[in-house]
Amino acid sequence: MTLCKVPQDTGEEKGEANGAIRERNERAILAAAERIFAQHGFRGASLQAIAHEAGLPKSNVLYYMGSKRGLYVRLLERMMARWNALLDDISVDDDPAEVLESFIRSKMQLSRRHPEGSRLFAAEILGGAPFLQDYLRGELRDWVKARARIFEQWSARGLMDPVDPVWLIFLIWSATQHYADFEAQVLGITDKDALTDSDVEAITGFLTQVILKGCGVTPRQA
Amino acid sequence: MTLCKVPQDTGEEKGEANGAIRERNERAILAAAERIFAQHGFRGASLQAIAHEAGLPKSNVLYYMGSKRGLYVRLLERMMARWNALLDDISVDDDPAEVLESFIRSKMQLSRRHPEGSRLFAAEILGGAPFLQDYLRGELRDWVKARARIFEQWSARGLMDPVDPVWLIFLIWSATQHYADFEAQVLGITDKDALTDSDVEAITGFLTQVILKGCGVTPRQA
DNA sequence: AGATATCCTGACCGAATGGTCAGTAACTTG
DNA sequence: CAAGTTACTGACCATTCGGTCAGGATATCT
Repeated sequence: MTLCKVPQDTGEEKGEANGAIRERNERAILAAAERIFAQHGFRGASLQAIAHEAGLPKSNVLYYMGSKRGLYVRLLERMMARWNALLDDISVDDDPAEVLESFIRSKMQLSRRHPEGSRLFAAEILGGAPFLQDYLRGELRDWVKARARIFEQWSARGLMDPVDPVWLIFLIWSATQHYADFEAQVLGITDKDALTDSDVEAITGFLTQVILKGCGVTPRQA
Repeated sequence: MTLCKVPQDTGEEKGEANGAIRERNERAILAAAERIFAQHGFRGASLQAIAHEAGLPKSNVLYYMGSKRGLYVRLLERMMARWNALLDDISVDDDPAEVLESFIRSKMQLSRRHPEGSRLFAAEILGGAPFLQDYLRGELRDWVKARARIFEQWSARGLMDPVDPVWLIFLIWSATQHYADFEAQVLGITDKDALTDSDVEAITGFLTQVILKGCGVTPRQA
């Protein structure tokens, strides 16, 4: 198994060596749009608000991005790319504890590193995933199926309890994503201004401990 | 401990015995608005769309609800009331397994019975909870604190592992809410049109099993 | 039946929406 | 420096937004 690498986000989206100005402005627009779309969803976000957030006139946003729709799908694609970057292959011979822990940890890091992107994705799904149907029913479904098969084999080998692998994946997704998507709730209840790195580390440890034990996976080396 | 009762939703919001027409139309509008707000968030939803969904002219919606804002907060309040209805008191002397299972089960039922309300709430939190700050930092925080204290005492008595009680509550919330909020993702990946009652029952059992075991809670009678 | 309160809605309002475009400014390269 | 590309933007457009209102339709009650 190749360890999940959460790549340092260099920001280099695509080559496009030319156009330093274009690069800088596009980056500003994308960052601003991610925040606004995450906060208000596709329909609720306005180009005016995005432009203001980016510190540019509205016309300039359209000059670079063409249309609201185009900007939105570009953001979704960027987030899916980040996601795909940590979807590594695993095999039946890997250690379940190691795989599950690295799964939880990398997913947690992704949500933490890109909270707005995470919320953008959540808003898209909440609204019925109008732009992501194909991705869900295609790539992502296949990936889940492949993982599920391996979990089942682990169960058969007695390396973990015979739990439904798909629901286990959903459990991990929901638990990790929660801290980005419901950040306002988490902060409001815990009375904090932000989650610190050590908070996140503690939560990751908690989730790893509970989920592994809950599935009957013996930590480290079977 | 009083078992969590998920009340049959009779729909009787408040008395208002008079005005049968008003009652009927308000109900239709609230149901329609819940769908639209859940799908598009507060800003993204339009009164036109809500009116169309309810089969009424836009003016009629405003006649009954006064304003978009008022309609929205009324829906939020209705959802919080449903939520509060299953926030029962527990004591240190209750059986942890029983409490946790009933907690998971009733939360799951709430999300299933009111998926649009659940998504409406999720969208509100996603957008930074502009209308629910007070609720989160008040009532809900107190409720979480009270529960957390009891979980800690259980841990001290050796009835469960010494896990952080607040993160345990968040884990249960996220895992149960996921099936309503991310329904589009769940259905897309599992290739289903809808989750059946037996699906939900199986998921509830799965979550109960994993979470209880993961926290070192021995099922049924310590 | 008549009076009264409730119900209903098309027309309208100013503001904001996503998007176009013509024209200008600023770089880059020969 | 001149030509050419890229960057920029204010003015404008049709449409939709939340909300108002006058006035008619309908129900309810004595």
